[in-house]
Amino acid sequence: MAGTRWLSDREQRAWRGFLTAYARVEARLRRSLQQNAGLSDADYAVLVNVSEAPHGRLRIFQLGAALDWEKSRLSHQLRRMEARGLVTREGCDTDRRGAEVVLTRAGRSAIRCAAPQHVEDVRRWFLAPLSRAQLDALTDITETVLAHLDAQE
Amino acid sequence: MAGTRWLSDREQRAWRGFLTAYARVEARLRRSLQQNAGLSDADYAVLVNVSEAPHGRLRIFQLGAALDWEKSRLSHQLRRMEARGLVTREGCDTDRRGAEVVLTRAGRSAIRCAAPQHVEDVRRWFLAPLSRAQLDALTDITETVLAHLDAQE
DNA sequence: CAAGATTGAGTAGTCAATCTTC
DNA sequence: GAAGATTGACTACTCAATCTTG
Repeated sequence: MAGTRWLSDREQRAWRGFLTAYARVEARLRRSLQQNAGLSDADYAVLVNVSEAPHGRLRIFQLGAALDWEKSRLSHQLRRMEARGLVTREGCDTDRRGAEVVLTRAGRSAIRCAAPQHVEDVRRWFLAPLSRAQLDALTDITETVLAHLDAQE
Repeated sequence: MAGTRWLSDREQRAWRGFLTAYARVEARLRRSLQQNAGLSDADYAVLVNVSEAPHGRLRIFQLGAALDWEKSRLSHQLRRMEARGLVTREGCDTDRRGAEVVLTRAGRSAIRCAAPQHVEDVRRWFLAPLSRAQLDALTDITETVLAHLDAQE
């Protein structure tokens, strides 16, 4: 392994900074969400996506694509959320293999209650210190990385 | 909740882009590391930190601080790694409450084997498409966020 | 056989409680 | 009592296998 091209200091700083910033921000948001609303990040992501969908219902595979989750992860997640009364799963009329996720009244209530605090948390712990230029630079960077990943297959 | 200041489109793009980019890159790196070296991200992080320490040994609480992990997480992680023969835990001479982590021969071998491919993966899936300016902008952004988090307590 | 979805086993991380030494 | 570290119970994610319908 003599020919390995290691990361330069510049590259290390950027990469480790990215990892660390994500981990630290995620930890704060997770604790706040859990304490204030009794929801995990995963719960929140599911509730947001379903509540934003056309009629408050979404095919499971579409939700999986939106979240970019493994299908088994989503299936386990929905089972736990259904057990807690946040969503229901209903069979699909047009394709009998499929199913739809629908928010329950409690699910709608949970996301309505959780969202304002969560948005405030995202501001406080992530967006607040960033200038307009930094914000746009970040969007540019993440979209560059995502486009490059997609282009690789 | 009428007074909630929701995220603007600009803010949403930056924030969701950050989350998505992290998740997608992390997923690729995790699979590659697992398949090529049989290591998890967590294993890799521990091995890197201990191997970079002065004499290849590190107090557990210092490792915890470097990783910014909960102490119970680290304890579980070290127990599993010790069971697999990657590290050992040794009592500390100067403070009998404490312990040190030391890499085994197998642990040193594992990180030596895993590192070149991992560095290449980080390049391929994250650094490659970024310009010098983007790289520095990212460092600036993540350090701004981290400094702001630290300043909040 | 492929697509949509679920299941079970194994591994990981969190929280609260605990133990020992400072 | 606080710091360093461990444990146990619980929840969550991954991988491979499975089931059903297209």
